[in-house]
Amino acid sequence: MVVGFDHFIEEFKTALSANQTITFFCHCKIRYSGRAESFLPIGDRVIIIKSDNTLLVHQPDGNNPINYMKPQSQITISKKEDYLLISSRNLQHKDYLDIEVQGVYSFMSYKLEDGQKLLLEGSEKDMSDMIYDNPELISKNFKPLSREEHTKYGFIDVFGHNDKNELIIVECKRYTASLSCVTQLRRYVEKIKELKGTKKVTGVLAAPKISPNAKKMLLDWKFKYKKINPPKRLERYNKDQKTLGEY
Amino acid sequence: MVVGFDHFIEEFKTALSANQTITFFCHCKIRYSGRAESFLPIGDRVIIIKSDNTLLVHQPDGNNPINYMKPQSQITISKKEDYLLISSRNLQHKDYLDIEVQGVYSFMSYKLEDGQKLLLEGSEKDMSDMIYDNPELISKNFKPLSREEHTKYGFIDVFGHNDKNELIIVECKRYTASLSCVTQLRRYVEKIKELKGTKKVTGVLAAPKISPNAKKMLLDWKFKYKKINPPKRLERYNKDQKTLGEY
DNA sequence: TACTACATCTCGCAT
DNA sequence: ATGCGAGGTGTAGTA
Repeated sequence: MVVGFDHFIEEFKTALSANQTITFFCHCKIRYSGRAESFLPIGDRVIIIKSDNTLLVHQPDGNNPINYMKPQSQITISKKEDYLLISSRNLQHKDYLDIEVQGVYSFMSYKLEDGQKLLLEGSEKDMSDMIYDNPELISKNFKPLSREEHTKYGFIDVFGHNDKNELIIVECKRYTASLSCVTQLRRYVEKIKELKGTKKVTGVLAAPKISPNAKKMLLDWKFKYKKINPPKRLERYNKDQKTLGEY
Repeated sequence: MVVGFDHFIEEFKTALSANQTITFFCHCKIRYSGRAESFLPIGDRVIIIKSDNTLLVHQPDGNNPINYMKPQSQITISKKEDYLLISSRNLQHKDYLDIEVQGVYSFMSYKLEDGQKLLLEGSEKDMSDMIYDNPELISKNFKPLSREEHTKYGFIDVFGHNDKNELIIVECKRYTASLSCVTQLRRYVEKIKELKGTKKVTGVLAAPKISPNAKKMLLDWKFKYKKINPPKRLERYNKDQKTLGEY
């Protein structure tokens, strides 16, 4: 044990009440109960507690936290016979997390100030905007009428018609389209057929790639696939490739 | 600035080459390019680098990392005129992340040892197991034949028949069933009808709750809804309700 | 609040 | 490697 329990409790409580962000390395067991039940046997982890009482437990490998508690949870610490108990409870979500800390290797806390939002380009919304602004990507006769239609019609990415006034529904995916993408499109097409009382509705799936099964189902339903790359994808990679190619 | 750049670089490089887990608080800007493009303006964050070179950037609030890089990325650090540049590249995923560190508040690193896996109960698999072992939850005539049945159009949670040898397909959801759950079930039912050459196939959606639109679509397709709570759900909460927080 | 669909989704499993 | 679906999914947007 590198950090003494008494000293740790002191620091922890002070940081917690000051809404500092806390991180520490420790040797611990973890129990969770809520939407499911879980237990993580003894091992070394890094714990993060944020100013909004979000709690994250990370193992030394992997992307995702192995355990976590949502913001606005209550956090308490108490000393037991031979370990520290850190408890987090979220009564709203009915979530309970207990960390049995058997040793603390290192502790750190600081009041972090950050009000910034991430500026992100390349989402599915950007892709449907691109198609709306460049309808020839779908077909030379495609006339878009609306995008991101959030009505009882369904949430249709791009909605329009061709030069024969036949309706066209476009569903965008920024990754390989699978079976569920086809059923999603199918649901919209059927809803529009029902609402507009017409059978002349074409479904178009716009994606960089489509799986073989999805392609088969798409064709079974007389829908169309249009290979379209989402905007802003791999921009730097493509630039790098170009630069390398110049040498 | 609490930690000097030169000292930080030294510590950082040592920890990185020793595959220690690193966390530090800093004032920084972040750029990402890969599957999308993002920029996060200047602010305070906690950075975590794991032994497998996973990199996480967390703001002082919220559950999810605001930026991240997957395991097995290359990480480098270099000193610029008035900032530190931490670069992470993943050529396999074509991902690029740059952190422009303008100040370091606190730094910590340690070699964490952990080979444990999470033991989790209450997943959808547990729910389909429960139904398989207790078929009367679906109906008194239900005879399950298989679980996790793989078909070309997806895999079926519980598959069986009633006492008239009519096929029954059960799709389990551990949360509120929505439209997409109904289309998923519908896809399986249609595929089984085609494969078995029969029209007598019943789809059953087993979930604790179902949305109104999903319920309507379900009934339109002559499927059945069965209210079933997933196992282990809120075990501690329910116990607490009984024992008034004895735990 | 409930419902819907996206996500730099991630992850595991099976082909 | 790819396809498919679950996730203690989380998160945003809308009615």
